[in-house]
Amino acid sequence: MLQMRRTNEQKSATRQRILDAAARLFRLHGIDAVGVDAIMHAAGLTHGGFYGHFSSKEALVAEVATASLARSAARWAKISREESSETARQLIVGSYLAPAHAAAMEQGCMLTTLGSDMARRPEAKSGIATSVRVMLEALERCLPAQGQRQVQASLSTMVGAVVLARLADDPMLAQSFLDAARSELLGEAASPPEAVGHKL
Amino acid sequence: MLQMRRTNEQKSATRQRILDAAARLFRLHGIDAVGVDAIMHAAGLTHGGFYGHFSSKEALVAEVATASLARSAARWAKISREESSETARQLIVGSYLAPAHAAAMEQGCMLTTLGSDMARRPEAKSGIATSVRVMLEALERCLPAQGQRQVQASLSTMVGAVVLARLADDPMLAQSFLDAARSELLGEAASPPEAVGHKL
DNA sequence: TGTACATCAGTGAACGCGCGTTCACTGATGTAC
DNA sequence: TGTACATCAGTGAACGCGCGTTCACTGATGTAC
Repeated sequence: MLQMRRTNEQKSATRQRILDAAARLFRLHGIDAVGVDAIMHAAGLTHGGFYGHFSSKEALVAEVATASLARSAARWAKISREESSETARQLIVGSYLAPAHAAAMEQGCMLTTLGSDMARRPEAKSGIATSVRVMLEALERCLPAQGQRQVQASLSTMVGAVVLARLADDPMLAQSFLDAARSELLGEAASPPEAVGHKL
Repeated sequence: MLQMRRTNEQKSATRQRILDAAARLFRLHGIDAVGVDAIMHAAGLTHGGFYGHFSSKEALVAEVATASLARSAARWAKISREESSETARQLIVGSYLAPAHAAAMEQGCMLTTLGSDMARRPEAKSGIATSVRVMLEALERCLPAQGQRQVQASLSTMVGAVVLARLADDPMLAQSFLDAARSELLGEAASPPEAVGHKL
């Protein structure tokens, strides 16, 4: 019975591997373009075992969306509470608008990598909205003298800038969307020479 | 030979019907979720005829993305040239941030309905970027005292606000993203009682 | 400690289905005389 | 004007394929005695 717990822990570790693989592949190729088979293979398993962990692909999608964005939101909340507002601003806004974030679609914020997709999946929306509210609170804590309304506009700018940067065919145009948003939100002229690495 | 032209016109009208049906269905359900069969049926045809008009589904996708956004861009350009900057601002920014636009996904701006999808389809990106540039020029003409950089941030805000409004589970949260962006860009407090209908 | 049994996470063959694409055809329309 | 023929947009059956899902199974691990 005590050993059973170790087995359960192993199973939930496997489950987490599936979730991580799915989060990565969905962002990289789009949800519909990634099959259960590909996800399980990326997690080092065979496809049949999938239904021991999730009731359907759609259930996985909802959980990936919720969990993945919740992790970002928790990170923002932590930073905004523990760091000075200037440092927090740099870590949150700065890394969101860093070229590294726009480039690394496979680990980019779900609002930008799957935003338009998720709008069509009602089962994922409540989880997403909860995290969005947490992200707004975090931003409100670290953006100087901004009310709720301005903070919402700021998050919109961040999301839109990353989406537009990824749509640009020309790297200069992509960069200029990020720079424009950064200068609007942080008052900086351009991205720093060494951009802060983006974590989720 | 002269009558042939009438036939050709009919064929290109059919082609346009296919493009329109695809543009609508892709936005509504996502590209991968809509089959050639469904598109042709929506255009009043059977699936086999598709390949008389397009070489592949992927070719259709690229053309839909390009043509659909080009139409929006042309409309913005026209408005920004023919109307006073205040009227143009209302027509472009105001209707983009109107609840009707967020609600009508099937005819919403492609940057918001298929933005994250299109980032994964390199063949569509150059057409999209061209239209984005035209849209930036139109915005620069009608937003007061904004340089290129601020205009890019403004377009980012518009795109992000519509994406976030569609992701919200609560209509109040959705509305507040639109209002926040509107007040940021137009200096208005809230959406007017009768929102201007959004055209593409 | 050693042996027989139970559990259950993961395997892999199989299913029905809808996809993108092909192709032989049909039948309305336009041309030739 | 009337008839025979050519064109070609659109039809619909058929294809191979990969999808999501099911299920009988295996074999490693944990339990009972």
